[in-house]
Amino acid sequence: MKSFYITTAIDYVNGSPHLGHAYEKVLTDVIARFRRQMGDKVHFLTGVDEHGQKVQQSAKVRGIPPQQFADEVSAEFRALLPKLNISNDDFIRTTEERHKKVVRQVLQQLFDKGEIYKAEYQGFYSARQEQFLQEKDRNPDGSWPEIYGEVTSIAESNYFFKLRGYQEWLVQFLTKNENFIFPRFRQKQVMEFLKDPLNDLCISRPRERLAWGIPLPFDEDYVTYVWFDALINYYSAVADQPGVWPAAWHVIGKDILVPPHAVYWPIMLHAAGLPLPGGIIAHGWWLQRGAKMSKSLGNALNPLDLIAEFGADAFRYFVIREMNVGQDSEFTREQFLVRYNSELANSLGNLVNRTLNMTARFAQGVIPAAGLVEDPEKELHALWTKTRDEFIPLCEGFQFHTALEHVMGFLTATNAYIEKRAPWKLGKSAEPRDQELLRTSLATMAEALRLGVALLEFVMPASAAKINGVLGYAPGNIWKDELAWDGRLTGCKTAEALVLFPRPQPAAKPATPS
RNA sequence: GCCAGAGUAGCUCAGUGGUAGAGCAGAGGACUCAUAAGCCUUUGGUCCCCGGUUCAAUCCCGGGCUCUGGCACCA
Repeated sequence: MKSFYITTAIDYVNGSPHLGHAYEKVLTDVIARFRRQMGDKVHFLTGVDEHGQKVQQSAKVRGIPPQQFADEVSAEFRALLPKLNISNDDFIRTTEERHKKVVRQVLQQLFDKGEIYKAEYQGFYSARQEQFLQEKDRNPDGSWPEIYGEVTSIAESNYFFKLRGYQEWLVQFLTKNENFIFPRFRQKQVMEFLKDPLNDLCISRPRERLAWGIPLPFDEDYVTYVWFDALINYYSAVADQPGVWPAAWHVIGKDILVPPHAVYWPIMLHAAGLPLPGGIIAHGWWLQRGAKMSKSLGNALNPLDLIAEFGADAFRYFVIREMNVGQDSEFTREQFLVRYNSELANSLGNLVNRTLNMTARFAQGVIPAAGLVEDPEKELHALWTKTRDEFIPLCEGFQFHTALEHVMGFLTATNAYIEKRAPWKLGKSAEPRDQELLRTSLATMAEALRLGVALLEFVMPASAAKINGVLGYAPGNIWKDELAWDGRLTGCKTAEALVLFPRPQPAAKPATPS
């Protein structure tokens, strides 16, 4: 069995989870579930980043220890996972001993190799904000903004990691592995970034300035800062599990691609003599009217509200159906409702409902065998074959939105097939041929529904289980075996009709100016 | 400023060197198993602008405009 290790970024616990966090979990989960059904041995990691200055400050404001603060916010992130039906195998917190141990090991190893050195750093420091400032933090007239208070030029000794020496190696690596970063155009941005010389990376903070971190193993007066702490989680979580590392993919937001994941991380691994991951998927942002969704803009839409209202599957379906992985997308309640109503309620939900109704009414709730294969059946069979054959390559290329579009096309064709056969008319006829056609059409629509659902399962696992249940069907363990059009539903006893995706409101008629 | 991505029907987007497509929304129709759902038909477009190459450009080249993102030891 092929090993497939996949990770999300770890979330920084200085704020509550929002839509972007939820999307990244769902996207990674969809990939993980897809690989599992393809037969891979999947290991799926997510987690939280708990160290650092902001956590220390926030805890101080609340008058509680940083660990307690981290515990509280981490619990929020962790609670999100079951609500989204995320199938992660592990959850890592950077304050866990297993993580700290590996971080210190890697640091010590690099220090022993001479990859880390101590040097004096000269910069402008804001005592009020407890941070060094950049040139770009200045006002246009050269002064420092009021929020920084008094700014002084000070010198501080810190430890640096020798990034610069690996720049040429990284350029060559990326040139040879042109699919390392998905989508491909982002890799070009990395190459562009690497045209300028790299500076070595400052990886420490004096403990008196930042106590909430992992002490350097070779100098306990310092803690390691940000990237050696955060990035190593991907490795530390599985360091004691042979055969898992390297990761197949790291799924991250585009904001942390360059430089941390595309530059620091490969170089850190290479310098430490560890294998590199298969690649990095950088997804886009959810926007509202073109602006990034964020709390400060007051436009943050709480995904938990939508999940509570419509269920995890509807949320999962929307984000995967709507967003082309790597690009940005709009997220509004209106757009969510359009997809929900037209695709989940009207196309899929109604198909489930009418199939169950007709099977109950015209076949006493037992799915009959298909006796005939004429043009309408042949056309639907052919569309199924096409849909199925295109589906897997699309998913392998992360084109989930297109894959789902095709599945919807197949469900629409199934609805059209039902209109063509009109079982409600056949049911009124006693002619043997009409009765045969009735059985055939009932069997065909049920089979088409079963197959369509098999393709939706990794996006909407709960709904898929429910639909299989009301069809009286229990899928086997091997997903690919489920994709054959055959008569396996014959004799299955269906449940009473149900409304799977209730419409929240009657179709709104927008006022049309006359 | 530099680099990257993008500008196509009301909306979201696909697409090709030969005067453009899908879904949704809108309009009309026949039906009734069904969640006022489903099905059939259908109205919408100077394919950002200006030049150039070509028999022919929305798609190729040059210039311009607009939007979005990145530009390091700040998540």
